[in-house]
Parts: sequence; structure tokens; C-alpha cells
Amino acid sequence: MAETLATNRIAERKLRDRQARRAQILRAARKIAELEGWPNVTVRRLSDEISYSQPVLYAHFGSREGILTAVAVEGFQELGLALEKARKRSKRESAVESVAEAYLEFAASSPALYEVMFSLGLSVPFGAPDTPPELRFGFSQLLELFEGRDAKAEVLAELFWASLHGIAELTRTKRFPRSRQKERVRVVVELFTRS
Amino acid sequence: MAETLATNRIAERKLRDRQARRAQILRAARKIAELEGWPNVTVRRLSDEISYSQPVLYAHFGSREGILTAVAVEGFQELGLALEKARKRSKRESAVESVAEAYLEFAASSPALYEVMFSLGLSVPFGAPDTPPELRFGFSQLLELFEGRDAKAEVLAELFWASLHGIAELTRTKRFPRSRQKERVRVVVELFTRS
DNA sequence: ATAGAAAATCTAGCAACGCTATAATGGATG
DNA sequence: CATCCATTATAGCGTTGCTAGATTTTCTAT
Repeated sequence: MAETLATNRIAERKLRDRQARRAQILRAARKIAELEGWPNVTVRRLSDEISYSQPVLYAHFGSREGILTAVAVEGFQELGLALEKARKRSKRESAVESVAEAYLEFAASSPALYEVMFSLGLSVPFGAPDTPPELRFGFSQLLELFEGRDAKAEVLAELFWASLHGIAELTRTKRFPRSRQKERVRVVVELFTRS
Repeated sequence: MAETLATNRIAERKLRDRQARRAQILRAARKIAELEGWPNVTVRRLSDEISYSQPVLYAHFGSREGILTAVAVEGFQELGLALEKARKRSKRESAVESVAEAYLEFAASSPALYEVMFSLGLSVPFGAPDTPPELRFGFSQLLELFEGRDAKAEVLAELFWASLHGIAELTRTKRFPRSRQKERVRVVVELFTRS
């Protein structure tokens, strides 16, 4: 029983292995989704990809939906960071434009990731008390853009988000031609800076 | 061979039967989707619902996706009509508001229908030359709101659509609380009328 | 009216899916 | 080294979208 030292080492190594494999699974899922679409991200396919049997995946995530949800959370994290970077790098008056560009760039460069965050059926509500902090973080970046500048900053941030999401989604699903994208950004920025 | 008369009657009846059954299938699909979600709209379930075997559905629509696409087209038709009605019933200066309300009302009252139109993976592009007229019709209603009032009416209409779609989608997927919806409409209308 | 052609419909089954009970295997502990 | 316990694999269940082939029904033509 005096070997709590070695025992800890072993436990740590096991934990690292677990996390490494978890990351491996998520990486494989994202790669397949981005290249071949989410329907091709099957549990069997993933278990092939990581050279483990299917039950291992269920030990990690409980269900296929659990895997997609984990990827979505990663996505929200990354989106939040991208928006934060864009906002902090720019001057006060051009912040809205920078953030808009960063948002649409994110959605355009990782369409499958964006899809799993918003378009697939999984339930990742925001208002609930158990909302992961990664999700709040992204929206807080939008909120800060209007904080103080207007009485109804929250509604403005929501609408700004809705506009960007609408553009991203209608572009991703081929409803908007990609050609006029720059002009769309210009006008939406105009709308949200003149208020 | 002189009976082209009776032959025509028979052909007509068969056509009517076909269309009636087609409508029956779509009605069943929409009902199940609205009550239990699209994953529960299986081909077997539908074949049960209309008391025909599965291959009959494939004779009509070719695939499950074909059924969903047909429902989506119905949805675009109905959305277009709703927007047209809203626009024509209102005065010039309140048209934007009426259309915005009609759009969000449509999305909120038939969430599954709205979902299949926009959120599910099916490919119903707009720009393509084979785009069904039902799809163009809906957007033309939005376009007319800004026609003539601004040089870049098309971009404005696209952004108005994107904003409404973003609100509808973020509300449907529980990202927005339904409580502030009225205020959102007020502000979005403000944004798009002051330009 | 009835036999034969054609159209419509059903039965039965395949491959692939998400998921899980159970068996086999491996590493840590005394 | 023996024994446990955690980890991993095998194998299978029920359901899915879809389809080939058998079967029945409907129309046509004598």
C-alpha cells in the first residue's frame, strides 16, 4: 500500500491515454465529416479509423450523438476564440467588421464543423443552467461589441448573431451565391454600426 | 382501338389516384415529422400509414430523401404565399414589419416543416437553372420589399432574409429564448427600414 | 366473356446502421 | 506466481433504406 506513488503514475498515464484516444476519435470524426459529410461518420468507421472496437467508442461518449456533441462543443470553443482574437486585434470602430469577417470565415472554412454546431439535430441549448461555458463564451464576444453603445445591447447582439448565422447557413446550403459575400458583409456592418 | 375515349378516362383516373396517394404520403410525412420529428419519418412507418407496401413509396419518390424534398418544396410554396399575403395586406411603410412577422410566424408554427426546408441535408439549391419556381417565388416576395427603394435591393433582400432565417433557426434550436421575440422583430424592422 | 399482356403491388431479403451482453484478454496487486 | 479487476473484442439484436423477383390485379383484344 506504500506505492501510492507508482499507483499515481499509472493512473496518470491511463488518464493521458484516455484523453489522447478521445482526441483521436474527435479528430477522425471531424476529418471524415469535413471530407465526406456527417452521415459517413459512423461508429464502425470511427472504430476502424482508430483501430479499436466499437464498444470503446461507447465507453468514451455513450452514443454517436455524444461524439457529435463533443465536436460541436470544440467548435464553439474555437469560434469563440476566433471572434475574441478578431475583436481585440481591431480598433474600436472596426470591431464589428472584423468580427463579422471572422465569423463568416470560420463558417466557410469548416462547413461540417459549423453544421454540427447549429444544423444537426443535437440539443445544446444556451439558456439552460447546464450550458457549457464554451457556448456562453462565443456569444459574449458578440455581446461586448454593443455593450454600452446602446441600451438594448443584448437584442442587438442577438440580431447581429442571427444575421451572421443566416448568411453563413444560407451560403453553406447554396441558397446564396458566394460571389456577393463581400458586399453582404459591407452592408450588414453598415446596418449594425449606424445604430 | 376506337376506345381512346374510355382509355383516356382510365388514364385520368389513374393519374388522380396517383396524385391522391402522393398527397396522402406527404400529409402523413408532415404529420409524423411535426409530432415526432423527422427521424421517425421512416419509409416503413409511412407505408404503414398509407396501407401500402414500401416499394409503392419508392415508385412515387425514388428515395426517402425524395419524400423530404417534396415536403420542402411544399413548404417553400406555402411560405411564399404567406409572405405575399402579408405584403399585400399592409401599407407600404409597414410592409417590412408584416412580412417579418409572417415569416417568423410560419417558422414557429411549423418547426418541422421549416427544418426540412433549410436545416436537413437535402440539396435544393437556388441559383441553379433547375431551381423549382416555388423557391424563387418566396424570395421574390422579399425582394419586392426593397425594389426601387435602394440601389442594392438584392443584397438588402438577401440580408433581410438572412436575419429572419437566423432568428427563426436560433429560436427553433433553443439558442434564443422565445421571450424577447417581439423586441427582436421591432429592432430588425427598424434596421431594415432606416436604410 | 375470356385468354393473354401489361401494369401495379407485395413478399422477402440484403447490407449497413446504432447499440450492447457476454466472452476473452491484458496489466496491476498481493 | 496467482488472482483479481479493468480493458478490449466478439458476436449478435433490432431497425433502417432500398430492391429483385414473385404475385396479383387491371386492362386489352378477340
